[in-house]
Amino acid sequence: MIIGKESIDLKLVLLESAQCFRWTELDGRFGCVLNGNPVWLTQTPEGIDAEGVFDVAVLRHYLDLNRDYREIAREYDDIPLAKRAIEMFPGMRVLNQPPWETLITFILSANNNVKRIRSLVDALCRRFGKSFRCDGGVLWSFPAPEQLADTSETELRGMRMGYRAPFLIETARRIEAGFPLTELKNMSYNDALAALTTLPGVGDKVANCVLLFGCEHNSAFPVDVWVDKLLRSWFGVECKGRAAMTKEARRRLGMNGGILQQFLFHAARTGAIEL
DNA sequence: GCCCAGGAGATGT
DNA sequence: ACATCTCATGGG
Repeated sequence: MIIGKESIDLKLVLLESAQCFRWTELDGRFGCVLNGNPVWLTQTPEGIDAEGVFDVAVLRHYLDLNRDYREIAREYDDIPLAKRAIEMFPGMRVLNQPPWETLITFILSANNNVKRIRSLVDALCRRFGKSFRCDGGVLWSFPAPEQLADTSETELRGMRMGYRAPFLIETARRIEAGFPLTELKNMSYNDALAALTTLPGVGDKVANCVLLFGCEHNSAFPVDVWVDKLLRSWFGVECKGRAAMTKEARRRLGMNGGILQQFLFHAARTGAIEL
């Protein structure tokens, strides 16, 4: 059924935008297991078509279809570079992912490239997730905290997780021990950031990614190598460390700075804008 | 071989 | 508080 006619480029957002590393493409359809249910999405002239088991409201929220991105662009009328970046990718959306998946996948993202992050996430799901067969394709759910908490560093290193292996296990154990993952979205940005950065493998950058992509903190502003270069060359920001860059970018770019950040990141990473 | 990728943690000053 | 090193891995 059609779940929306809003502007969204599924391939761009689900496969190429580097905010989510879980979706697979199979002859024009995009599949993933969300909330334990397999879903296939297709881009059609009538809108976004969804098949499988899903709740329309939940799916629309996941895809961030309820947000007016033209309104966000308008907030940056006085910052032409920002406005231009948003208007450059009309199909881009900032997903609202489950915090647990966002946390683990971005721990894996540290000092890593998108292709390999996707491959590592896929390996985790195939090893620890549940399989769903539908229409010739097989989809895998994301492992539960308990499953990562109970595995061994040796096994994860054998799956090429490298030095991030102990981070995954220890963080999973912290979640099992009661870390308030689902409360982060109700906490202040500063409190949520402070809580997240107590987790092993979670520094300032990864924490901002979790807050932005998994906790609806739209002011969270991850600064990676690309955004760092872009902030310096476009905006003339002169800060020493990445945490200081985040603080300055948040001060300048406001409550929806994180949404903007996704557009800036994509523009920089794909070379759409010269740095 | 070297450098890089949506960095973080440990150590030294 | 800040700079520097090391940590796996695969691709260019």
